[in-house]
Amino acid sequence: MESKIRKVLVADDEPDIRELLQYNLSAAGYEVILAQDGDDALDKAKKNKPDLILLDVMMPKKSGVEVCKILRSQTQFSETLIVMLTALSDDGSVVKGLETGADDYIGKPVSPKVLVSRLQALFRRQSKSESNSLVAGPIAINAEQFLVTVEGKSISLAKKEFELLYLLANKPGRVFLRNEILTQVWGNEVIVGDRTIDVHIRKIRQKLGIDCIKTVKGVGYKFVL
Amino acid sequence: MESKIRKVLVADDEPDIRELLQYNLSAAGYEVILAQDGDDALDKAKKNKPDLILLDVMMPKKSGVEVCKILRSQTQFSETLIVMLTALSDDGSVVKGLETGADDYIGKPVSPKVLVSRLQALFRRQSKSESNSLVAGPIAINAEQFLVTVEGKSISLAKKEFELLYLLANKPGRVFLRNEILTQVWGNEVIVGDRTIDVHIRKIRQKLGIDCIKTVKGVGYKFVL
DNA sequence: ACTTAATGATAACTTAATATTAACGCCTGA
DNA sequence: TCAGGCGTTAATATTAAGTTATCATTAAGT
Repeated sequence: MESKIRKVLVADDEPDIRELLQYNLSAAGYEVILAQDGDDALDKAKKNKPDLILLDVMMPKKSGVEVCKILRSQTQFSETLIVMLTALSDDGSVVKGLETGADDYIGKPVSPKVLVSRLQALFRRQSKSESNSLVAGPIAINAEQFLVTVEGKSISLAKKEFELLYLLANKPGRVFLRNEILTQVWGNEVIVGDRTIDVHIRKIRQKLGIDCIKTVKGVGYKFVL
Repeated sequence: MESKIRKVLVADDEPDIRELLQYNLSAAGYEVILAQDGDDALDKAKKNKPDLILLDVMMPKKSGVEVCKILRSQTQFSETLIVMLTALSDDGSVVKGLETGADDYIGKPVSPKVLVSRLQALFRRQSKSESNSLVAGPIAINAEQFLVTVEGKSISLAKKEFELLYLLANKPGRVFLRNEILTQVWGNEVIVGDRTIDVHIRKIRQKLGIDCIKTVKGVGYKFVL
């Protein structure tokens, strides 16, 4: 099930790198547009409306940072993914990368393989960003912040508790067999007793203070409101 | 143990919309306060001191425009972000909204996704306008000078310490996996042990003297106040 | 209502993860 | 070159998460 082809704009002043990236991104199934300096990047961004923009920090005309700022100030590009490429030798690469409002920044050198997988992760995150944080009644679950709020109040769950709740809440009403829960949360190899699940369920119920996990006796549990 | 989450006050007279917004903003990690009319909004703004106020234009008691004017006339709210929600049918509402000193206005209906990203953009812009120095409570981080001050006192951090703190502090509340931290601060190729992160975290905590980095066991670390 | 199987609750226990401390090299600036 | 800060690691302590044992309670079938 292939979705539409993603367009990636690559802005770097070094021809070698442009070529390298173009080759690898094309091979990974992206449509690639190239730009060789900051102004060129801005220009081609407007024309082609790419899904993601890879910006080298050090470029003629306008630096990647400047380009990023300009793009971000426009509503048109407020949703577009922007990734900065920074040389690690630069002092404070973290600082530079974060200041711009980019969605991610990657230190050079980077193997094409790593780069592609980082981009894929970003696209994945973006498409999930709606379901990444899910809402059911007074309960909101934010996976990014590892945070659950009930009626506005934030509640801290332990890792397993969170994973369990997240599993159930993702498909409200659906009953999860104990076996399913075990393989999903604990994995195939781990063997734990049945009571372990109960205890975690209990802790979740306790912490949330809301009766949202229903027991289906002899079968499993389900999330309902 | 209260974490520093951005508070958003939502003022709208339609229960359905209040509910919709509450759910989606909660899911995005905001703490949400609800108000159902103009007076209620003013009241709750004073009590809760939200970071951002979402005002429907058409409300009983006092209109969003009136509320906005009143808020803006008080020093307490001079810095607070105010966003007007206007029905597109209202002619000239855009003009009115902006005239009153709102930071942004959004036409209804709006998809929750778009709304959230608009708010995020506003917060981003706000924190940037304070130059590239980042302020969170008693902690101020100046990336330009590699300088951190706590309650006015300047503290000297080593480079790695600084980068690590800066990374976390830039997205308050967001959990950073140990892997993320490694690639962001140390780069793609470098391999260092897990304990290294711990030690740096410890040094930061020690030097700052404030408990602002919370560990999420089995997951990573996050910056909160 | 009785019996039984399944789950709830609690506390004791085990394990995994992180905190802490100190030590070791490395580089840098006096 | 030598002192001292920095980054890393190793070793150990501490803490929180996760698990299990036990007993109480509940629900379904008879």
